[in-house]
Amino acid sequence: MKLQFKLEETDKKTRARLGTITYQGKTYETPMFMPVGTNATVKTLAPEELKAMHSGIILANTYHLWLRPGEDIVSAAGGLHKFMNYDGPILTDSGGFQVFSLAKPKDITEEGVYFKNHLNGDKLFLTPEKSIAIQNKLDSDIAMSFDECPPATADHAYLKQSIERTIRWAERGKKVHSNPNQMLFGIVQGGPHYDLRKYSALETVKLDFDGYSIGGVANDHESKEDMYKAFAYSTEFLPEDKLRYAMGIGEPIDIIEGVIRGIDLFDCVSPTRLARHGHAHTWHGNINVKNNKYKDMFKPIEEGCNCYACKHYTLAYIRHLIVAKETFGARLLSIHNINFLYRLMAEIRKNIKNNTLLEFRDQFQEDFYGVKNEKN
RNA sequence: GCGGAAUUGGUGAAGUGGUUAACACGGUAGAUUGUGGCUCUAUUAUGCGUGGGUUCGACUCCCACAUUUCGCC
Repeated sequence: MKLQFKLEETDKKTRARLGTITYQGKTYETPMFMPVGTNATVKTLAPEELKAMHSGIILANTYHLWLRPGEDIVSAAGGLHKFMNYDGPILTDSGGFQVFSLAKPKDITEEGVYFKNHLNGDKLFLTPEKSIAIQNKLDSDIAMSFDECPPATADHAYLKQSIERTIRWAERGKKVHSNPNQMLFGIVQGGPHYDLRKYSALETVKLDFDGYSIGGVANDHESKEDMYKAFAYSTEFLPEDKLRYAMGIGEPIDIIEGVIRGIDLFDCVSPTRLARHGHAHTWHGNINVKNNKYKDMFKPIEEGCNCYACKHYTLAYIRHLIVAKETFGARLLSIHNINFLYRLMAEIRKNIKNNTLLEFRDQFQEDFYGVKNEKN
């Protein structure tokens, strides 16, 4: 049975939305943050640890699972849920981002994309049909269309022809999509340009997907302003009753600004990657746990935090683990950071309910970044 | 006791009689947004075992001493 989305409430002052996702008899609230588990595992964490934090959707990656262990193995295991022992909803990325990160522009053709296998250097070819077929077999709950993810600062002419091709790819993918229990999302591109986002959104909506993603953001050191434009210019043309997902967005302030512009779903590698590099989110900004000043700090990462790491371990101990490159340190910080983003989402939802989202944004900006939000 | 070799930062070390002593690791900071547990950036010895001497100028040459190490008795 397909995952169900219901729009519950729309904020009066902003475009923010409250919604519910129903899946396998359980209900999850949106806006939601989705941790990334590229290789069918949220790095260092057991599914039980995620569920203890009331996790919702998690991500896996088509490209990586295609190469290893291969979609047939996952299928033989009974699908991604059984293979990785996660019974919550799972979303798979299409491999489109790997077009951006691993292929050269000249290797992108109308038919598909040539990749260099990052594991052994083999030449690979991925098409929209292939990406959807792999995702059908992986049996995720939400599949992504195969798109090109051009840099946000690419020129208008390049973006235009890229979008047109991405729309043709979306149509081709939809045509072969054959898993009745799986949603399929289209992806809106167009950099920070109003006309391109509008065109991309309207054309993608015409194809009638189960939900819509906003891609091509936070991939080119573009300005925050351009990123937020990309959000707003996309959601303006998307249907109210469908999920909207900003791909790859995970910096706390960007999530809040995305929600304000009508986005429901966010995913990012940042909580787990920052954890592996020794950084922790706190309500007063990110801290670098490796800093010498924490070596004898026998207190939790953040007082009052309800996560497993903060309830049982001190900053001094976690610092020691990170400095000694012990994986338990990365695990504790991953738990803390994901839990932080889950708490952030809960705060966002609460403030939408209370009609105080903009005030929350300003206060958060001040607390987290130590700077008052400059209002223009 | 005699003879040889060595002595450069937290570590391993390169180096030349002449501006700011290479490089690597480590340390200290920073970066990281649809994940290659990768990586990148900045910074880190006012000093070359100690004391003399030669020289315009010594970490580099000479002498003594100390320490380490190898060989011989």
